[in-house]
Amino acid sequence: MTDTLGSRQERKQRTRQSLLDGALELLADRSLAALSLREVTRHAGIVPTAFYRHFDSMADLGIALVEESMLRLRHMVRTARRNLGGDVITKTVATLTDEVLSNTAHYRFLTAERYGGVPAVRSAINTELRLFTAELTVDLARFPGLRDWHTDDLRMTAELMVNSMLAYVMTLLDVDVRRPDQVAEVRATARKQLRLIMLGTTQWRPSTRG
Amino acid sequence: MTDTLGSRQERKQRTRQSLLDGALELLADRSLAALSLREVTRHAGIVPTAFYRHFDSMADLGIALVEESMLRLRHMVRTARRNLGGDVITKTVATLTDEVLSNTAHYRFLTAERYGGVPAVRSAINTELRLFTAELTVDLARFPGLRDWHTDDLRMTAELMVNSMLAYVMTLLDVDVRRPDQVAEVRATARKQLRLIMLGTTQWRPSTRG
DNA sequence: TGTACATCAGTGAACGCGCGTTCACTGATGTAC
DNA sequence: TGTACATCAGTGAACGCGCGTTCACTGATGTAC
Repeated sequence: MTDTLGSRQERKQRTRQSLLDGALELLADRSLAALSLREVTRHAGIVPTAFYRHFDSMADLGIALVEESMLRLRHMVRTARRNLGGDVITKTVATLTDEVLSNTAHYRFLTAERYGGVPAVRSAINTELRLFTAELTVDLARFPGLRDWHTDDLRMTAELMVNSMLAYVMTLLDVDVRRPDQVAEVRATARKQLRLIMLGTTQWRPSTRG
Repeated sequence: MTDTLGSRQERKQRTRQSLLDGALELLADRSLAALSLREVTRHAGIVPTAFYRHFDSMADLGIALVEESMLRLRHMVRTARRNLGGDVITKTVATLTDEVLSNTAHYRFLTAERYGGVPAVRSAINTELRLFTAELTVDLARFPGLRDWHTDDLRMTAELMVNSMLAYVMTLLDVDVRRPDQVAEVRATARKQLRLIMLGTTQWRPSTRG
């Protein structure tokens, strides 16, 4: 090994990252369950056995990808939360659209593996999404008009919003990005759907049971 | 072959069906991309090469499973449409819940492969779901209060409902069915979410643009 | 600064295994006369 | 009803291939003195 510059630790970290990046790239048209360890190492330019210096298994690598992807998502939300003035819905959908289109691989991975075939990865994604929904629930509680809502109803609403936006993400990823008209169309639909949900909350009677 | 009774054609049909049934059973904890042709034939009690008498490839079998699953879904909706009087939302969620819980394998397959790794299957599911949403759009157009809506807005609403109900199906499939309290909880949330959407439609201004 | 030793990321050969697909076949069922 | 031939669902041997994982190794980097 006369790789490049950096300490041994730094070079190890770099190899680990190229395993993650390569795997994500290969996952563009495949599911994790259909991706082999050998393919990932070949793509990263190391020998198959060296994989084990970085991950216990492909599922382990998958979980690392979940963490990496969810970090992006959280970071986006934190940024979005900072400049919310004006039309919240339009801004939210715009931020989400930009984020997804500039990190398609991560979001394709998240949405595909959410109900995919590797139990440990699936479970990691759903745990993270539950935390994410909980954060949105807290955000919603601060909205005028929702301040006196039951937590249950807030959570139900947050869940509906998260699921709708994830459905939007999936649709967006299937659209041909070279067709801006199609992007605009699914984007308009996403905005309308959020608007419809918000309109629903103005009519919600907290006493309504199930 | 001294199988059992029936014409040659009938016995062929029976083998085909046992390939489909066996595959669906094996897909309980795996994605289609991770299921091998040999496994399916082994489970159906035939030799691997005989597979090709029935399907061109595993993707082809997957598409047959999509058709079978979507038939169930359509049949359920047709039944539900017939006795709609009373609380439409409660009845709809009840029918859907019963249907999903008594055909878990089909619905697990549909939801998992919708964004799964086999392009042809994924595309077949999305085509079917688009038709399904179009049917719901027509149903919605007949609702009092929605009669003068634009088709675009009706489609947007139908899509939101279908996506929410599919998210419910996925959640329901992950719940331990021996915990009736948990089933009741996710079911109540599904009902509330549909109710919230319906309440939103009462406030929707058709002039609202995206 | 120089030396001796420890660490450890990456190597390369080897393994046994299940895979999809080919091919020529068998023998029960179906059909024509 | 009986015979001769065609059809075709399922068989079984064989193939080459990529897979995950084991193991003993190498040699550059890091550390102790």
